[in-house]
Amino acid sequence: MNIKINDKLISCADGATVYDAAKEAELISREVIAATLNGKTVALTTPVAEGDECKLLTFADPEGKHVFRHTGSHILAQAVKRLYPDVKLTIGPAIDEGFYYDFDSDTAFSADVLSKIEDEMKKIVKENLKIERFELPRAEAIAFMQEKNEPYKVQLIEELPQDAVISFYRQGEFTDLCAGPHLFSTGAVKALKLTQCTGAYWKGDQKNKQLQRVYGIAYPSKDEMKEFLAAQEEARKRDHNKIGRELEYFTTVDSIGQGLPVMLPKGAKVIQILQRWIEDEEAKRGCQLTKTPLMAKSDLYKISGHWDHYLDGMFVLGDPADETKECFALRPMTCPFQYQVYLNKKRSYRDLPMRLTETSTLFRNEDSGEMHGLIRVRQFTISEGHYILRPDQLEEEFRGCLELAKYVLDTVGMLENCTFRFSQWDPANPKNKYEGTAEQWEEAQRIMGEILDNLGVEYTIGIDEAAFYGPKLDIQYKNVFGKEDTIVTIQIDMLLAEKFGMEYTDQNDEKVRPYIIHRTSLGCYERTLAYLLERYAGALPMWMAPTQIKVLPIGNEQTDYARAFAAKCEALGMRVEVDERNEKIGYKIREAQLQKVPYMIIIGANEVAEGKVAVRSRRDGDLGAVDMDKFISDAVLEIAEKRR
RNA sequence: GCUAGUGUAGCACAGUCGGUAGUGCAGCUGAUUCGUAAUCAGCAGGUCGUGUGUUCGAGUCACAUCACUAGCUCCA
Repeated sequence: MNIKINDKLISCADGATVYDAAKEAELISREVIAATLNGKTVALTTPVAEGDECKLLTFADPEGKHVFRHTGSHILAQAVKRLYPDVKLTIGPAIDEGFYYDFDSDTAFSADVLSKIEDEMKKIVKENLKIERFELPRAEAIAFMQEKNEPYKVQLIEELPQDAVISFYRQGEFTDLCAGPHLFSTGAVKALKLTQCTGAYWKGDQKNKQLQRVYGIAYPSKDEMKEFLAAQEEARKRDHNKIGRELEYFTTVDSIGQGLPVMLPKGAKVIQILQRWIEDEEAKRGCQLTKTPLMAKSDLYKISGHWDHYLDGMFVLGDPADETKECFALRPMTCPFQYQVYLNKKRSYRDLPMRLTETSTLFRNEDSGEMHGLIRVRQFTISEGHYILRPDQLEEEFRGCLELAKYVLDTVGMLENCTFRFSQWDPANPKNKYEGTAEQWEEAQRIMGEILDNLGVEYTIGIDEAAFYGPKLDIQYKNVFGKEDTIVTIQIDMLLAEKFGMEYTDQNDEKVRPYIIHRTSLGCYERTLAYLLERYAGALPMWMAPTQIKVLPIGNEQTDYARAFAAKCEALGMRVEVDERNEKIGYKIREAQLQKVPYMIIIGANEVAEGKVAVRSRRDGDLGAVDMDKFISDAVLEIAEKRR
């Protein structure tokens, strides 16, 4: 029969496998670990058929990595079963950077235990066990797993569709229910490491039993693993939680509480710079700034639905059960407050679109384990906005929101690392999570999907990620640990206008419900600052750096000249510091470098005599003696252009 | 909230078998007045996260609690 392999046409014997075919085509090598067969990832042991198209995969291919890591997770499970036969297996997939396996185990997998398991895994690799696939009919598959006393596996099989192919993979004495594919044998995993053990709920549901999740990494060579570990070590050095404290952007205080960071002068300064810029940008785009209270009576949240859907997330002041007294809550969102601006008087179609924005401080009572540096906090300030629209304005205004978000993310240098998620509701979710009817949701999501497609947004779909009142376009960003969070969100809401009785009079003198877009432009300032610190490893671009220029006079005689220079820069709005201490210039330079200041201006007798300044740029290195006014005009330009 | 880990000076870290607290940097004082990644000397700084307990004696052991970290769940 004839098949195509890596675009090479070959003929091979009946019953040949991908491996046989690759050998025939002289394409097999140590690096080949799996293949795609007509677009589907398969093991090398899969038989080929007439006309098949096949592409060989190595660890360099994403699918190849996936197969490799998945085998890693099986080796982990095998090692655990050898050492702890009573542990129950659940699931063990490959993930972005490695793999994990969830076990139901009574003994905690401490660091000691993990290293024991790791040693056993290395033995399994050394044994170079052949990995074989086989299938069983449903009833036999269930009986097989019952016999092995693996209740979770039994449950997984029972939940498979009736017509599903139920496959197993066997390596030595170990067999696991698995769709595969896998490596040819365990020996290919030349380097592996278990990285951590944490808790994880069965099926990701908090109500279920908590399992022990062991994370690991696996590589075809020790060098590749070392490289990865070194890169990860480097990434950790950018952790905002570390450098943000070291560089004195923020701190936390036990007696203030969790999720309530204190912004130090540098952090507060950067946020102020961003905030002023965003407010100006929004004004340029026809937004109107509002300022609404930080708290309200429960009555307001009862109208909005927060009381029913978001109560756990709110800080309530007073006793909700005591109906004789007023009960307040700090605001978790600005929507119901800002709607009051619209409701202030009767509105006409001519008033729309009405683009209301607010630099809005919010309070959310997150669970104690959720807080993380500046990324997840209990009090934060967002560049929030609510656009109240006629239906015919929805797409155009959505486009405006998206353009604004992209513009600001691009300007700060984050856009290239953003991904877009179309966050939808889950029709299967218990009713109390979402407002509105299925029809309303389908309608809102249909419209949003159309807009996204028209705008050419490349997005993934997130089921059950919607807000309780509508679908969202979430712009996602990853921190140094690879954990993703939302940085910007644009939401379409067709429900709350009705709840608040918002309407306008159209051209035919009829009352019509407006649409509402909830959106942020730069998102939450605290979170954005965190990502910026990580993105730039603490060396923020000139225009947003808390100190832009550090002037370092050499010796006392130069102090007056240095001060005059600093004053000239300050007069143009630049943030300048003069280091007047009697320290050696090398010492002053070192300190300024540790502070990651964009420009150091060194002033000695020579510069004073020539009317110049010696410039040392963080980005471009030593620029030598530069004319003072030339430096200043260049700096002004760099700031105005928001150069990175 | 759950699982695991961490908590000693502003920061980075030592602290043995339970015997009464150390180093470096930063800070302060003095000297040095200086040309490109750390000038010299001196001083000061800690209820060992907090509380309770065990003990003749606790940084060290036990329990509780708070905070920080990773992950889960949740979320901007």
